[in-house]
Amino acid sequence: MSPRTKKQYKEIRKEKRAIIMEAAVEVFAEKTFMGASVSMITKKAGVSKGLLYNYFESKEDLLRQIIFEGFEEFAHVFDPNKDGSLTENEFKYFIDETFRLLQKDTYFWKLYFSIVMQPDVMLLVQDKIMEMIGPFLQTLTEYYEKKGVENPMAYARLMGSIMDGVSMNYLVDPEGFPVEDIKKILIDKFK
Amino acid sequence: MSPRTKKQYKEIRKEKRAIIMEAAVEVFAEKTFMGASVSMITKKAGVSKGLLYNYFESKEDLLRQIIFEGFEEFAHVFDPNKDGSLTENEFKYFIDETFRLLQKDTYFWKLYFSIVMQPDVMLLVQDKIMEMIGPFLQTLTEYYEKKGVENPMAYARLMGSIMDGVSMNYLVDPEGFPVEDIKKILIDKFK
Amino acid sequence: MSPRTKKQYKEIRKEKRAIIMEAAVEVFAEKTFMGASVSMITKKAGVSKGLLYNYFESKEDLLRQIIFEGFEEFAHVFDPNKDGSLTENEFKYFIDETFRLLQKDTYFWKLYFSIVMQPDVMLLVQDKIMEMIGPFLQTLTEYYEKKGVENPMAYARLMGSIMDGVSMNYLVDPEGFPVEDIKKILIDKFK
Amino acid sequence: MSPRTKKQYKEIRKEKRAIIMEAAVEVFAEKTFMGASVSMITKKAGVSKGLLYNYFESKEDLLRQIIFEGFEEFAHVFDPNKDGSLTENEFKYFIDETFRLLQKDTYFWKLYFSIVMQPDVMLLVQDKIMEMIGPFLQTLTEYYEKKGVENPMAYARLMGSIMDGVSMNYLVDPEGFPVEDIKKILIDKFK
DNA sequence: CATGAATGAGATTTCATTCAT
DNA sequence: TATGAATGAAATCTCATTCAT
Repeated sequence: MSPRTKKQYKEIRKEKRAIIMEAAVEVFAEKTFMGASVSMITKKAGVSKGLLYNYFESKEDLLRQIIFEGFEEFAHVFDPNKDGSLTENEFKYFIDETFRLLQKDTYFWKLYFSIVMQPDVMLLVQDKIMEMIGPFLQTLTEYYEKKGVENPMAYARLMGSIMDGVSMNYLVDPEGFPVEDIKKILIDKFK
Repeated sequence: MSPRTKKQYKEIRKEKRAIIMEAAVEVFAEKTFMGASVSMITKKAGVSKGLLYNYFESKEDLLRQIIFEGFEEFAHVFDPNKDGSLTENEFKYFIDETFRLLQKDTYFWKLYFSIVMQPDVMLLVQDKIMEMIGPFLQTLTEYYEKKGVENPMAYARLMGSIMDGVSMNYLVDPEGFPVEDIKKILIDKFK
Repeated sequence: MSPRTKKQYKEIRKEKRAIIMEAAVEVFAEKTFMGASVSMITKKAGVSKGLLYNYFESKEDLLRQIIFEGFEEFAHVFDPNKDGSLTENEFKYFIDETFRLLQKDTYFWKLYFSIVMQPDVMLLVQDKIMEMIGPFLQTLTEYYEKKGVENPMAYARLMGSIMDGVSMNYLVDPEGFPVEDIKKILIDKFK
Repeated sequence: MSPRTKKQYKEIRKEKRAIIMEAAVEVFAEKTFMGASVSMITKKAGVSKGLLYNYFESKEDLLRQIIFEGFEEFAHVFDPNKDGSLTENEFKYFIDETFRLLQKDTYFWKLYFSIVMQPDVMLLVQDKIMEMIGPFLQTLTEYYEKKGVENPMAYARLMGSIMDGVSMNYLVDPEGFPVEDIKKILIDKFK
């Protein structure tokens, strides 16, 4: 298939489905999945309630599709070569990119982290998330293996946890969070 | 027959209150604050719905009291000397104690982390949480100041974020999380 | 039976039953029968909820007893001779006494007028109230008969209605109500 | 199929709103505001409980709207010239119209008088009611001023009170109330 | 494709009343 | 006689979802 032109993309985004999803990410992020009502979303999207159910089977389905599409983009950031291996430069790039995405897709990541600790909701998207995180940890583990650390798996798990914690704290208080300093420390200690 | 003494009533209230709160922590942790219904809680506690309101003004009040009392204990763990200053040994102790508490009060900490990313809910307990985290970061900052690092505040913020991320990942998958290895790495790199 | 001494009366009033009834009149007057909760009443009375049910079968019974005893006193005011006939002087006295009672037993009369338009609640006390109002209208009718007006029954009904309306308006805004002027007009026009 | 037009929706809303309000006036009048439940109202209106909240923000809002719209009509009856001044003929017309409205909108006026002595409920509609009664008393005062009575304000207050009392007694027992005779006496004594 | 009125289950909360002590 | 913890029915209100148009 030939790649879509920019104009086509813009049209797709402007589609009702995209409009609803964009509104939903915001409302979900601000109110959480359970706290957000379908009415809030359709009101923000400027469409009728009925229309939402033309595009999505349910509120849960809407969440699922948001998470699925959101993670697609993230997949391209980490290990862009797709060769499953990581250079030291790519490691730095990964940290930079993480913060860039947090900034760009703030609502999405707020939503993501609001879901992580909610077993019932997490269940809806767990498969997709595991699908992302598995290779991510795998690649990190290999990275630390190559560096010759004693327990590369623990390093990888720790690094993943750190990025979670750092992301959350950044999202909660972006102004007060010393991003650049922390990036430097992380690269210094974990590259 | 003469009524129960004041002391007897007090005892009854203390015990029932504890029973309800214990049930509530579990249900909140599993379903989140918004997803948990008062019915679920009272059913698990084995009391009538009405009784909950004899002990707590509202569902929100119940949450607040759980968070307040849960944090009181945590306050004693970090910087046990209460002198606002931290030795290297105390730093290690703090990391050990963190995991001990995560294990002991799993439900409470699951609840806590499920709240952090929910602005509306966070609002209910923000004051108490800030009251805890402020001094915590302050002490950590001074710790890194004394160690002579370049930007102690960033170190402290990072360390706080790391403990958040590590705790969350541990809570989601306690079996698979390499606690001991990670403790070692953390102490090695951040003590 | 010999009349009770003052001390005995005081003791009776101080009895729990009286204490509860006094608290109840206030709360009923301020919150209406349906809006007042048993808890409010017992709290104001400084007794336990259980005790109320020692003295009164139900909230409804409590209201009934309040209304019954309240009207006993009123019975003595109107037509104090009990001869069923009214002089012009007694008519004036009746109007004076009405306002005196409104002032003395404000809560009771507020309660009374809050009940009048509530069929369900009125049902509880209707018998007693009819028992009072019947003779009252009868006496008034005879009064106007003797004065030779064309339709004495209508005069009596009107006079009763007027006293209702005047009482209500006085109770709602005692400060702003021109009591003395209105008394004068009433006596002038209807004596 | 294409959705209904805006106009069609507006029509539906207008009609359903009226149906609910009519049911509500009846139930409020019979049970009082506090004694009436939303269930009773929606059952009588033949709609679901949820629908009421599509049209009114709350039970209180429903009451407010009923009172507001009910008083609008009354405003046209009294002083129909809107010139703030009253002729003797208009005075008679006003008394006639009062009874006509009591007959036509019995439920509404029962509701109104059931509210007057309930401070908590009165609060909800006080503004609107004051807005009506203020000018009413003002006009009456001027009327009696022009007639040269000694204390026109007292006359006005009395006349207002009388209409309250008469209306209440008529509403409680319309059959037994000698309307025509009483009208005559009132006009005779207070025109 | 699009609307929004309508439903009904379920949420939080209140409260008259009971009862063990 | 007196207490207040406890109950359960019912109240107000919310909201995901359906459906006639």
